[in-house]
Amino acid sequence: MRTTMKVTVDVVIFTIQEGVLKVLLIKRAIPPFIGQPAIPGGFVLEDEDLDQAALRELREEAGLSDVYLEQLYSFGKPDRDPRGRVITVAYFALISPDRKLTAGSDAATAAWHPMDRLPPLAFDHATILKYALERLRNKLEYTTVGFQLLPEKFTLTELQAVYEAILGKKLDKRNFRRKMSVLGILKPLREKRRGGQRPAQLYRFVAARFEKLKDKGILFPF
Amino acid sequence: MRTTMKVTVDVVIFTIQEGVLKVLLIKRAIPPFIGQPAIPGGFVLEDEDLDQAALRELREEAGLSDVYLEQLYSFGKPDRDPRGRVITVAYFALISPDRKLTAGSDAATAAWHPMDRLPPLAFDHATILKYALERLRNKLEYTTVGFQLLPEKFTLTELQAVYEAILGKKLDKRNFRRKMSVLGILKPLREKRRGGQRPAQLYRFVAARFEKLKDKGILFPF
DNA sequence: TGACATAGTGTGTCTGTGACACTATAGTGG
DNA sequence: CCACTATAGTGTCACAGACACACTATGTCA
Repeated sequence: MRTTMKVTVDVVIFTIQEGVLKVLLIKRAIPPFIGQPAIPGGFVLEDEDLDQAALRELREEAGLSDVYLEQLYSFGKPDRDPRGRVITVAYFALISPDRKLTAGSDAATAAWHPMDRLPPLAFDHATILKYALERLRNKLEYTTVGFQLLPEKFTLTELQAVYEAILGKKLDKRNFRRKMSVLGILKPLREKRRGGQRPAQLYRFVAARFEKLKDKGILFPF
Repeated sequence: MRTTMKVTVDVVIFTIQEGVLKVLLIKRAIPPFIGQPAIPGGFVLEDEDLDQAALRELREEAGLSDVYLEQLYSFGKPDRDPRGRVITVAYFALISPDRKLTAGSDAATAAWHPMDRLPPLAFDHATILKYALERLRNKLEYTTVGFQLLPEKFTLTELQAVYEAILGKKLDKRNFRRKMSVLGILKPLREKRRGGQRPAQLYRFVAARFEKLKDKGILFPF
């Protein structure tokens, strides 16, 4: 009774690169599963909340702070860690592709992997990733998490590409734009993105307007 | 580092009685918070999965088995338990009102409380309950959890009452019936509920048909 | 047997969704 | 400088689901 256990947090970190959804994996430096790719994570310390532990891991393992972070699910099969009884509280984080991974303790071994074509993962991390992807897809439909995967300024085409990458299907350009327009949560800037052919209008996400929609129970249909 | 902690599961058990949503609370028999109402729960044992622990608590504290159970969220503020560091993985369960609580170890002290007018709760259990209610409301809109709160045979009026009790608002009778009818997940039985005035048609939930709807991405709008 | 209580039923309007193709604008290179 | 090219941007129609709304049907009970 009153068995004590170790508790870890594992953080699934998503981003979009070249139009594909990617996840940050580290190469394990210590046993078990040494050399194998894994979701970044670590033990929860004595005096920190779970969320704090996840934020710390983000900072330590990827040099990231100020990111979208949300608790995902807790996993606790007795044999999920060969070292003994370890419960893990999984989180998922979203970062924009313009964020650079700065050197954290294990940053050298951290790399982005496309969500299709994943390598075999340590522990039950494949299960966790599958769960995270499902959650991300669901969240996309009734929240604004999509914006978290873009820089502050973005074009509608870029925004649509994020949705398509995550949902894994093409969306109609006109319908997509109409919905965004109706929601009124995008503010056009006095600026255009040049470099392609025809320059594109840049937008910024206006969180305040979204809060009002939430209160009214209006969701995001895609 | 590698601090060990105690891990508990707490199970928020909902039911509907007399048309109101109720939650099962026990009176704590031991410190801390002795004598105060709390969500039933207990420590996760060395060799059991989190889900198993939640099922065991359901059995031990309320004499219930074979119920709808789902992991809710994990709570881990360092000071949430005065005895020391305790992480809790919260679950929520739904049971039909015809289920009797059989004598478990603490069954004598377990009682149903209406979700409006809750007493002050031990630990951070008020937070957990609030979270559970929110989740239940959301789930109601895109799953069939509503049926878990009714006996196997039920009338449409009873089903509607469940939705109204949880959502906290009146629904239109004709619209409600039309939606259920379109979904085709209810099978009318060759039986009526007598005792009121005009006898009412009894129905049974047909899970198989719902699975097909899920595959097509059809949800539950209310 | 009549009053009462609860069960059960249909329509019209509005709003949101999905399918669909062309014009506008700047860049690039001959 | 002009033609070609690549990407941005724009409107309509048909259909389905959602909501508002009021009366009839059937059994019970006094």
